[in-house]
Amino acid sequence: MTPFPAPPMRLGFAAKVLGRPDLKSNDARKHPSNPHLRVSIGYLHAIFDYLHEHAVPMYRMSSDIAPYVTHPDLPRFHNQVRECRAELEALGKVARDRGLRLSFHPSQYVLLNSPDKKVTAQSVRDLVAQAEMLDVMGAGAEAVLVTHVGGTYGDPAAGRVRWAETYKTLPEPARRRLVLENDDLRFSAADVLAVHDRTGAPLVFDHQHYWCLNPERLDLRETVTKFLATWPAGVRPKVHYSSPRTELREVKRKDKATGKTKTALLPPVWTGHADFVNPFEFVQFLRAVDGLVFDVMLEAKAKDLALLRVRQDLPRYAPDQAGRFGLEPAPDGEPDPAGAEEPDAG
DNA sequence: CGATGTCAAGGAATC
DNA sequence: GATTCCTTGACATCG
Repeated sequence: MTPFPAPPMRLGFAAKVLGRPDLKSNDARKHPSNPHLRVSIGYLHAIFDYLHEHAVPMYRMSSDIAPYVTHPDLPRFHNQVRECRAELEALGKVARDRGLRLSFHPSQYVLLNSPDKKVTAQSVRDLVAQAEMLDVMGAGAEAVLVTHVGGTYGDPAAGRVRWAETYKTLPEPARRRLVLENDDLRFSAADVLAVHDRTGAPLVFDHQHYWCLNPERLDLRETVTKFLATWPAGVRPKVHYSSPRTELREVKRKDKATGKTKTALLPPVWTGHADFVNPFEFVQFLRAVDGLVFDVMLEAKAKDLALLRVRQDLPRYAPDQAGRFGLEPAPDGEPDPAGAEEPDAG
């Protein structure tokens, strides 16, 4: 038992700020326009101010804030982190002063277990660049790089081993920040636990992925407990939470004969993310892991709007769980008063 | 100005 | 071996 009550668990969201359409998450211009990390840092100052205004304590930065920084054919972009040293230090100080927990989630192209050495080497370069940015910002150990195991290449066991081999060869700054997440199609919670046993890499538990892929039928609470125990002492673990999308999908496809674009309605895939967090299921999860301490990265499509919404729902529907996040119990009255919950339209 | 096409990048299923 | 989906936003271009 901890001698003192643990500080409140944190809720965070990723990348794009939907509550303020004018806030950009990264300089996304194409290379002929010479986009730059310096521009992205300016955008991040505005985002951090928004987070501060809304008391959002955790945020995942876009993995593309340094555009083309490792692009093999565009060396003129490779010095951005060094060019922005002072700017990164200043941005990091803002985050530190406000207790803002930061992270990156490298893109789908970062594959540490690819059999193709070039792909793996390129992935390592990306991780090193992102780790370096966090280091220059002076971010604490809780600022991590979250990644998946990668592809199966027809042999999942070999894929796990290759990930572990690459992990051991990572430059220390990247290895120190890297954490591994269970995915929804290829590597289950049991799989990443096995990789942890080989490597010691901390694990992020993704709740939706656990429900999508759990052939070993691992128990929820036992598994979360094991995942949390993979983190070093003194570093708050983190889990990912999202609700599955249930709507029909509108899929556009080109008709071969006519060349015209047609739309079709297909059943939902449960790996898709819903706009918002289902409050009842979220509370059910929190109660299932009562007593465990972790931060929660929300991966809802409505981003910050989903965070603000669930933060409003929790005190109303589950005061016992809201307390874990430092949220005050809801005042008496209607569970969901009309018109009281819209965020600033801007 | 609104609609549409494109983007650095991989993997896997399908044919 | 080639095509398409996965999934994502925003830039860039077109009409």
